[in-house]
Amino acid sequence: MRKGGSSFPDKVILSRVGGSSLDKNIVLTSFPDRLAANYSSANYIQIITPPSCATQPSNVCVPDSSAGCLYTTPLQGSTNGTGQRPALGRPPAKRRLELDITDHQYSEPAKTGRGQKAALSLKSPKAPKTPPEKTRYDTSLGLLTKKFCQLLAQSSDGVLDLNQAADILKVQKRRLYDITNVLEGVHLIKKKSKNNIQWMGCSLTSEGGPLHPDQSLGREVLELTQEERRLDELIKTCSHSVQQMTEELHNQKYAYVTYQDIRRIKSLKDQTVIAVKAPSETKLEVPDPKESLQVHLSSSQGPIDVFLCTDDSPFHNGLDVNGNHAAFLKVSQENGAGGTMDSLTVNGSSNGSVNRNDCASPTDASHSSATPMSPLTSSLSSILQQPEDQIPFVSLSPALLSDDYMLGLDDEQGISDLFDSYDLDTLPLDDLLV
Amino acid sequence: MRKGGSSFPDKVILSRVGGSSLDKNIVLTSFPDRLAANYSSANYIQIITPPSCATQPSNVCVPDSSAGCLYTTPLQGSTNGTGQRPALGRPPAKRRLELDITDHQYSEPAKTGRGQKAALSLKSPKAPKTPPEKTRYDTSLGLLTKKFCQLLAQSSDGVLDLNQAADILKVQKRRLYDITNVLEGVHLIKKKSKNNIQWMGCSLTSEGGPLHPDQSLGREVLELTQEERRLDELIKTCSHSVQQMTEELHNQKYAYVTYQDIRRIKSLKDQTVIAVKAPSETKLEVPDPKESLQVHLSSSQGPIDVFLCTDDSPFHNGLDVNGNHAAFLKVSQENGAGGTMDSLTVNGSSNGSVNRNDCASPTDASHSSATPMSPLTSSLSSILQQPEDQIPFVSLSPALLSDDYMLGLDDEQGISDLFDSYDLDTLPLDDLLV
DNA sequence: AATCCTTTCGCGCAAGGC
DNA sequence: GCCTTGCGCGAAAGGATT
Repeated sequence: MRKGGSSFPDKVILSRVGGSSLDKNIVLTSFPDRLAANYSSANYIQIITPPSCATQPSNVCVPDSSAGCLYTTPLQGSTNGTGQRPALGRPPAKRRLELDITDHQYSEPAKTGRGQKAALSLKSPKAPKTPPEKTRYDTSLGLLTKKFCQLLAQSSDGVLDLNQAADILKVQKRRLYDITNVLEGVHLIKKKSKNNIQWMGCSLTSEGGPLHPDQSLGREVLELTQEERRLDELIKTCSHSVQQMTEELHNQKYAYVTYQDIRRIKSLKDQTVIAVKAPSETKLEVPDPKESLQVHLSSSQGPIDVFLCTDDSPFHNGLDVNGNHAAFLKVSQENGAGGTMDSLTVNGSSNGSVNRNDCASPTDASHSSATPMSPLTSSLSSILQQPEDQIPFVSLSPALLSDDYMLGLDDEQGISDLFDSYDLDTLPLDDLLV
Repeated sequence: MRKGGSSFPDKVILSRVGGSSLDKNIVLTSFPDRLAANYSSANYIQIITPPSCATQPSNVCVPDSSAGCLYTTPLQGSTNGTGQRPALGRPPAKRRLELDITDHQYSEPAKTGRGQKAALSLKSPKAPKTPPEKTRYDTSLGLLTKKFCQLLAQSSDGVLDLNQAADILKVQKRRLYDITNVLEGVHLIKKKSKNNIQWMGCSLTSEGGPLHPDQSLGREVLELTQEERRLDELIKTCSHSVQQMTEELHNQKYAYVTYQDIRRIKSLKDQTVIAVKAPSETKLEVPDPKESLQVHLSSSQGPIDVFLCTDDSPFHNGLDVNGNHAAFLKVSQENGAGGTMDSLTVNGSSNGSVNRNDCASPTDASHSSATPMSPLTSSLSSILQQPEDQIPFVSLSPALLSDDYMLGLDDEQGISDLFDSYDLDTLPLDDLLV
């Protein structure tokens, strides 16, 4: 259909006509004559509608007064000075140092606060009329701050000269100091040099200038607090999900881990893996490897099962406290006061590469032709009655509460690495970083 | 497996041992004995590692002095008052209104600024020794702002009582007003009620309270700029995708629209729909429906085809410039200087409901047993040779550039409504709003 | 280091607004 | 009355000059 004839239209317009609302129309698609750029000029369809239904421009529009009319009074009405003002809003503001005897309009109220500590006579409470008296609101720090920010936004590099600002905003420089000091305290601003400050922006709206992530101490604390709260929420959610999943009777039969599952974890590739099954209060102690290659486990609530999963031999590499098996694995059991104390020493060739693993979920395992590792523990024998070739490694107990997570990670890993199987990436948290 | 025996361990630990890095271990899962809360005390496994590899606590830690020692001087050293001070940092700060004659240490400098405008004698420049003189910096607005923020972070709900704050920070309330006013100007804070302000935080760390997106003007401009850029990016991406899809030869055979497709668009339900197929420069003019129910189309690059799709009769409702057909549809063709001018008037019963439509994609159409509407235009006859019952409505031309979109939407609709089929929801943009 | 000038800004009075 | 806050004095801090 490549330009079969000059009569080939190249746009399709769907015009919906519902009753009298003729002005509502839809152009489904429209497109030029493509690649073969025959028409050098842009081709497009113009839709001309009556003014009444002019489509809202999707342009950004700044709500408050935009640059240029900085002196509007957004929230409050104008004043009613001596009587001829709209009368809405606040009553007239009196006292104003500058309007001493001279009543020249718009007298630069202050310049740099320099030599103008002269007049201060007896504040004439009622100035004639013209002098645009400002309400208290008009000169408020809050409003001034807004104006100041606008000004700041104006400059592309985010740098602003205070004298200039004071001039434009027609305020004493003193007031700007109030603003800059506070903003600096929140690290939204930075003193660049004498009379010059620079906008830093909040960590996300960075732009213009050295975007050091906002590090105001106060802000940081706040943000971290927020973050913490969010994480708490996430943890709660995750815990809940897991609990739900585990409680669900339908899932019970999948609640186990096979040797395959473990071996499939990429980050454990070529590693000597020891699986420990123990009561929750069990203590796992790992002394500095420089001293001795040992792991101490102690439990007072029940027995500890230890399994060794090597990479090569898929069968019968399991070991437990009762039937230790491998040469380099020594498992001893001592009986302490009110508990057992096991200690074992391991040895193996290492390999440091750690990728984000694709830890196979238990459910996943049901599809694999598992080459199981049979646990030799007697206490597990009951679970061993599993269909087909899936001999479970160990089964999971249902509930999983937040404070039961205990993690040990590589240096390169973060907490998120433990949550791979929960697909943390789809949770809102990460999306915050765009 | 519901508590089959007391020998049932309730945790599984996977200990990875890579070479000598014994301290690197992973606990795959760990969970307590669930629902049947037999153990009232918390169950968990402790991992004890040597100090050298102590895991960084994931807790929030306040960098600056945390509450309680608010009077440290983070950036500057302390003063060297009369001589016995550390001598580093700034020279001694003199003047301090409160330290008149009495030199009682830590005299509450101010309370609420109430009745304490008494002493102010002749600032005794050198106070004996003990009075912890403060440098100008110590009492600076900037520092105070930081402290203030810390305090704010302390409260979980982000609400802070000013009197309380003034009390804790040992400053006149007046100073806090300076801070709150400015912060309010930047919308980091909100006046909640008399004596109470609330933290709003930057738009992303929202939480706790009505999270009005931060609307400081300066901030807003910056954020909108970002947003604009992001949208530009999205548009570019979308355009590119569409172009790719259209150019892909494999997709060519699906590049058409059937009568079914159009009728399937929910928002067009019970509407009189007119499809227009015209060159891209075609002008579509819709006068105010109050004046006349007319649509004017004009093209100078090629013929215009107009199709009427009514809801009921699936067959032969198509119309084009040459063979007009329906009573209420008048299509006239005039020959202007270098173009054609068509004008048509339509009439129909309306229906206002507009839902987010599920505009069927062209590809989708291949599965439908379409009841096609055959276009009567001669120029289209070539495309009519389609397999089976799928008589295409009109075929698409490949390229589709961004400025070739021309949209006409209902008032209730937004631009996104046009992008439904691209599943804009899965794009990062929306995720920003958590 | 003494002097002077400029910039920064603590501070609290008193006006404004309930 | 109380809370809020504009306002500007005057001192401190930071150069610049000699």
